[in-house]
Amino acid sequence: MKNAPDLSAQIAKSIRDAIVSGDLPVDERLPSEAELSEQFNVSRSTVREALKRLAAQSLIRTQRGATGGAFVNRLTFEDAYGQQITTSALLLSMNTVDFDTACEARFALERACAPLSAARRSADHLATMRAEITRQAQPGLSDESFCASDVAFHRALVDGAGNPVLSYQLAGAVEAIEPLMNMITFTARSRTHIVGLHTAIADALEAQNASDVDALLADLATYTAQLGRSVADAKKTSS
Amino acid sequence: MKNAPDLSAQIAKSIRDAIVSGDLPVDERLPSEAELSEQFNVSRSTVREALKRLAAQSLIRTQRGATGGAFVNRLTFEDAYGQQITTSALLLSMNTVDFDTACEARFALERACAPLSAARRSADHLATMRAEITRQAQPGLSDESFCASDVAFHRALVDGAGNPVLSYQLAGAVEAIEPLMNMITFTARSRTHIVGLHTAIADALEAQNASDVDALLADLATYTAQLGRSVADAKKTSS
DNA sequence: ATTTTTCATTTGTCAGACATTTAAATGTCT
DNA sequence: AGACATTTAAATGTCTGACAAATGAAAAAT
Repeated sequence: MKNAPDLSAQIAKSIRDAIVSGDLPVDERLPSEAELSEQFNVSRSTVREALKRLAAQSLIRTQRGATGGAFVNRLTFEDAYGQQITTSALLLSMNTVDFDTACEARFALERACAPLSAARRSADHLATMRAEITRQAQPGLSDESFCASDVAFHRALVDGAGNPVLSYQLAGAVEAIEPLMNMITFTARSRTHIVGLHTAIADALEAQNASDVDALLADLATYTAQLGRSVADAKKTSS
Repeated sequence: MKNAPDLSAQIAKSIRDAIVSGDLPVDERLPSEAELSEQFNVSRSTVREALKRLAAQSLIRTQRGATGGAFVNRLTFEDAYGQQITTSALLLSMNTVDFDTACEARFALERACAPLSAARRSADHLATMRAEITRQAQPGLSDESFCASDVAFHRALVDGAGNPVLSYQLAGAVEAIEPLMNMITFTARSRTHIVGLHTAIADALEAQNASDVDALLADLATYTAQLGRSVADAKKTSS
């Protein structure tokens, strides 16, 4: 078994290691493509393929022109957030993950934020949640919009913890798992019931009552799991 | 302000969208580079750069030879796990994240797993944890090895929940934040104290006592946060 | 001193060639 | 007919050389 990765992959790894190890600091300019091709003894195309790999991971950015080149990119929370959502969504769509597993993970993670959010949520977060609840109660709302609003509500809850690392780590749970679950359960769910729980959650957060928030999230988890089961049963009997 | 992305980026996005939307199912073979360059009306090099971008995200794999080509790759939990760790590590190293924030996020997430792990941990997980504890108690162990063993211990705890989605979501917390914290605190920490807590955690998991596990993790969080503060203070006074 | 022009540098794109890998097709021998 | 060796076609991997386009800095003109 030969395991010789492409030259472009090797070069990408070499540069990536230099970035990860801090050898190449943020905003440092990499040698030009011509110089890199000399250093690595490969053609410019091969270097370019390596650089594109790094660009795809937001590790570098490139600029044209005289003083241009490839620069080490500061990975922002926003960049990482987006990547996480894409990856999580793909992971769920490409692998057979049963509803219960996804549901369990999502609520376990969200409940981890609850005490922090109860302690620290700002007026801004509360306002966002109230606004989304109002939207969710509107009768004409499409399923897509309801789902988007649902995500925004839970995102506000998570962000309320005021911990960007936590918000980042939960990106997949809130913005990938949540829509997946919405897609499965939207036929069976009661918007009224969900809005009721959301309202109670917002109230408890406003009162900074962590244990109530936790209990209400547990209720929401139970309800969602029930919905999943009922949809699965309905599918089974019909087939 | 013009915002015209490179052709290779556009083409990568186009193909990526087709994959994410399910238009290109897993293991589907993409058209050959020659065909793609005709379809998109660009040169082969440009197509190749686009494909390398996708390969960097593990969205496709390529195979040489007669029946070769680019195939839609099934994103495995393992792939995603690795990506998450790299991204998390970079995010932390490139942004000013204070110790408390990272510590808080890590333990909030790990404590979310505790009840599930207490309920479901297998004998295998317990054995792994015991083995790592034994290693951690050995006197000659290097700091790097102690850290690696620490990560392995916590990973076993998380995996004990038996929820692959949860394990994936926690990859960054365990394998990126944890080493970061070890790197900061290794001068001040008491291995004996940590081994004691680990032992107690393993005991509680074996007894399936979820609330004890939670309390012990809270202790560990407190101790770690204390270490962080004392190291920060020491640095301040010496400078 | 300010504006304009020129220019060198660097990335982006293209075209064509050859090397390498791989599996299928073909040929050959038993 | 079956087993083995050889050829071949298709595909990716790599290289070379060229030109286009952007861009900042230096040079020139005003």
